[in-house]
Amino acid sequence: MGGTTWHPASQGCGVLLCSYIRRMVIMAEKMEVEMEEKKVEDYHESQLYRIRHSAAHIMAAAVLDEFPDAKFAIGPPIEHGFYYDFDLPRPLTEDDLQVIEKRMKQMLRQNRQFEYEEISPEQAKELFANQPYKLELIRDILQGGTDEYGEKSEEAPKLSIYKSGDFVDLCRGPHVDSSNQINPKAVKLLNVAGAYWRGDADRPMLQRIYGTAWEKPAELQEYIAWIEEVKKRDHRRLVRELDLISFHEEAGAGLAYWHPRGALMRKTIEDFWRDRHMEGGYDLVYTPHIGKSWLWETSGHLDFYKESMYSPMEVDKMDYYVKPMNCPFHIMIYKTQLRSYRELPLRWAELGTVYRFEKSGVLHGLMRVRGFTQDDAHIICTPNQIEEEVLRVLRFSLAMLRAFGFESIQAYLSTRPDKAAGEPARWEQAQESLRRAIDAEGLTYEVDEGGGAFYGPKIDLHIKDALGRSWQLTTIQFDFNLPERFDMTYVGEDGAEHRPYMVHRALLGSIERFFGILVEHYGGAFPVWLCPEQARLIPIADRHIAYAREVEDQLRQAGLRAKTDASASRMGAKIRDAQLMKVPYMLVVGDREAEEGTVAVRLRSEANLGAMPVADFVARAQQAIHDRTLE
RNA sequence: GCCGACGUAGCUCAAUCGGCGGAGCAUCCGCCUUGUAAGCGGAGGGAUGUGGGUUCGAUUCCCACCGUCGGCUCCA
Repeated sequence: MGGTTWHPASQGCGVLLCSYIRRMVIMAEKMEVEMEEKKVEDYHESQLYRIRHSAAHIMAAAVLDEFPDAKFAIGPPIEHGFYYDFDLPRPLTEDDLQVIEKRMKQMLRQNRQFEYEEISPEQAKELFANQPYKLELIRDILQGGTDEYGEKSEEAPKLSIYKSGDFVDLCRGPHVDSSNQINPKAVKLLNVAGAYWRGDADRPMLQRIYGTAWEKPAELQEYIAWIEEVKKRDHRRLVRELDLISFHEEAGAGLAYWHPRGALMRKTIEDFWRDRHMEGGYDLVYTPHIGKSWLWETSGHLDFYKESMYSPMEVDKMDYYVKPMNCPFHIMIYKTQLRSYRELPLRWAELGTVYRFEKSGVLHGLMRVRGFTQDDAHIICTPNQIEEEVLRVLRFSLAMLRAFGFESIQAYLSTRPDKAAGEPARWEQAQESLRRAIDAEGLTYEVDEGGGAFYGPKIDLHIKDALGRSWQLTTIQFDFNLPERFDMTYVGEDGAEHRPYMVHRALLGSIERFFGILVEHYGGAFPVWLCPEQARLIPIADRHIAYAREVEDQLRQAGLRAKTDASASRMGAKIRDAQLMKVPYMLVVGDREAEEGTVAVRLRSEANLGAMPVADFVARAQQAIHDRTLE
């Protein structure tokens, strides 16, 4: 094994970061440190948690002032703030939010005490007689079911309330002692959104107000700046501005169109992916986009996945379905021959484009689409190959993610749910192999007991982007179901037929979503190797265009993606255009450069490197490409 | 799918109370021949998302649909 660390030089982001990227990395690190600290002291025990929880109560009090008939649901602290769900007689507007925020801040200044009190079930029911949601919570708490946060409560049922001013809420706390511990200048209401009571689509739709609260006003400002940066990096804006991808409502929601620049990046990603797979012992396959109902009946998708599949199309009086997954097709290839244990493991990879019906409300740029390309592969092996295959695929995944600049990786192991297909012994073996692989790679991980799919345990890998947000990319997933359904077998040493193990895995998830994450991670300023245009020749006057084209040609011969800006604009405008397109190298050529056979190199970080021979520039750029750095 | 908001030129946004839809950028055409983030001038560009309704008259008010956004839900 081994050989899965590609280009060790590509550690971190390099030194010549654009200033704003550097700022954001620092901020993300800071937030990460903040998160780590929170973990250490336990966010739930922290003062910040009390502040947010208490701010939620005060907000509810302010809402009650505006809407005396308001019904209250729950109002917990969350990652960067808090929310509270209400049932109100009319929809809230932006103006309402401002009024509520103002009222809330007045209340915060009133030095309201938060007083804890335990009450009897009878008192509780009387106190909240007009609050149906609270009554439901009381009932559930008494039944030892779920608590205010919808989490399972194991403690003996105990009801408590918190009073602040004349506002009383069913709550287990903790809270600040007094509202003067909350700085009104560090509190802000953010937005209103719909939310189902207890997240259940069959229950009433409530109005949720999101707010944020911090210990110091400066932290609030920092958080607002972070939100601004998130907006600035929104891939939906950037893919348009950088002329990478578009969507067309007339032609269908959730379907991405790759423009030449985006397509070039995609090709770069896919070429890299294929090359690494070939090196890594995978074989490539291609399979059709549609399949007859037999295939989906056999796989079981028509039973349990139909709501995500598009309606069938009739061909020769038979139903054909567009594929939502590639696995059944790979299995068809497997079954073309009698397989021997000697040819296992088989590792078949495909950039397979699938279509899944997603409800209109969940579509979101490239992150959630209706047609996408999975970087899929299936590993088919014998029981005693499991251990090595799992470790191998995990290492491969980590190398892949790191190659794209994601260094912070967290693993999640999901184990056998109550209802599961396949023999428990196989589950056990599979889970252990996953666990040992994670340990062998020294990853920290969390276990989601019973969180696996019914057909097998899995490892998910989440990365953290430059803004400190985490995204699930890789999934490595055992399947004990499909080999049974398709009756996959191999002939063992003993001459008898055996059932192989099958592992699905996608490393990047889908090319579309991964691309969106890359765009946001780098804010559109990609590492040089991924840039659709790596260098732009900027002739100062028209008489320099010929030399610029000559250099452009040399760069192309050297394998660089270069273009000449022969527009009528002035140099300053050309530089501005190139900056906005985040081209890493701007090569200014005028009389001096043409004379000396050089290029004046400007980086998008705004560093001006001065003139250098073309060959020197090529060497520099090739180094950056090889190292996969930003420059 | 559900709740709410939104939809005006390729992009970002104007348009008073329901009274002849504008600007900047971009595009095109000229002039300028430029040394590190926007040179100057001119022109073209719109069924105001789609379909109905109210009205003498609808970008504006009402309804439905499509799409987008903030969430919820779902996620083999």
